[in-house]
Amino acid sequence: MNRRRGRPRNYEPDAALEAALCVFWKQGYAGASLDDISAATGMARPSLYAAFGDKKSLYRKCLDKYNRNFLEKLEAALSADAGIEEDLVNFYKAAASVYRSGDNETLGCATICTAMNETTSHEDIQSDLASALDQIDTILARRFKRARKQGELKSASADPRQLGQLAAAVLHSLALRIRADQSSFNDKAFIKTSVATILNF
Amino acid sequence: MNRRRGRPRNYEPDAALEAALCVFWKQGYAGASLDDISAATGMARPSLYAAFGDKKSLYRKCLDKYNRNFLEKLEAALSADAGIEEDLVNFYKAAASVYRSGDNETLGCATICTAMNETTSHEDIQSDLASALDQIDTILARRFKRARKQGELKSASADPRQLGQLAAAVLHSLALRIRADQSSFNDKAFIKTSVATILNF
DNA sequence: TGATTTTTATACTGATTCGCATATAATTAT
DNA sequence: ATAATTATATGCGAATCAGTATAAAAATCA
Repeated sequence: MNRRRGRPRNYEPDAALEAALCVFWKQGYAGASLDDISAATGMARPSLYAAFGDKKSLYRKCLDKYNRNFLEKLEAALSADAGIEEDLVNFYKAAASVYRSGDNETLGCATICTAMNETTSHEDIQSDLASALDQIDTILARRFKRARKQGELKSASADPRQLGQLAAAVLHSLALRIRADQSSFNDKAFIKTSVATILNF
Repeated sequence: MNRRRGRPRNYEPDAALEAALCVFWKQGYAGASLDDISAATGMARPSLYAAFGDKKSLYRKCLDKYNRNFLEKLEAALSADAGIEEDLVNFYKAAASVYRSGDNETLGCATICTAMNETTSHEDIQSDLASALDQIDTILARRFKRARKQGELKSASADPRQLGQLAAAVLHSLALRIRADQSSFNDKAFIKTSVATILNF
């Protein structure tokens, strides 16, 4: 009796969201048509509506999924507790790996690079974006607080929240630069000297 | 004989570009319709074509104008030579003033916040974005080089180019955060501690 | 005045957009 | 088997989109 009653659905909701995310990631919210998403998911448009609501609702569900997955990876890096320097470097490496989307697709951050375009037209997307940024600030602030407590920071008076925001800035920049595919830019060097400077070496 | 021959144009090209920029800035490239721009400029669509080419061409012209103006302001702050710390703070203040667009419109950076959405679909826009980022990196690197030469940096071995990229990261983050309208975010504190950390205080 | 040149105004085109209405298919319950 | 339920497939419709064709308007030149 585990089975639902009517005709079984022909798609996996999770896989469909992932496929839709991929389209939004590349083309942005305004630039992605429901036909594109229909093609990518293999779902007809009416099925998309039945499953995820209208276009904006679908977009927000995709980003939410992306954000949760992304934040989880970042948290994992920071909570390794291999020392603040190594944790931070791994934090950025994990992010860059997502931003490069496995192969070298240079997609950048799905949230930052697409939601920013919509903030003025859609307040709900703006607040989604703001809270996504907040969450990253928060986990970084927590990590710096722990680092200070453990005496890993040169300056004991450093404000963990402010340090976290600066560390997040490096992340934001990484997201942009990868998406812009700046040829003059080198991830590793940027990460290394940024971490060193933030930690006051 | 200064006057051109046919019917005089009813618009000022510079003002029209400015008005069009404003629409793109708010709504993004994909999200702005030519009807919106036509309304904002007071020019009929055929006049827009005659003057600036198709939509993408118009968009790139708008961003080019924006970038030149923006870079000029940033350069002015950095070349004041009131000391690296004060120059940097004024650099960010000048940027934030543009990002807040006079009144508190929280538009962020027109280039970063709108071009990033289009990089995957439009290679030319991607390279425009990359070169805009490069230019900012360049003027910062130059300023740090000067600072090092004048002994303003704590560490004489610091790489001006890398420091410049980190300083640019702070700028990028400022652009995002203002556009996201993060309520937990405070420009001034962020700028102050970022500058202090970058300069190793 | 009349020809030429340049811009503007109106309106059209063909394509694409999102959302939904309707009909059909596939499953479970009775 | 028949009914009920859930999902899919086809296709419509109203709106919007970018771009252009055509004609009128406003200026200069001869």
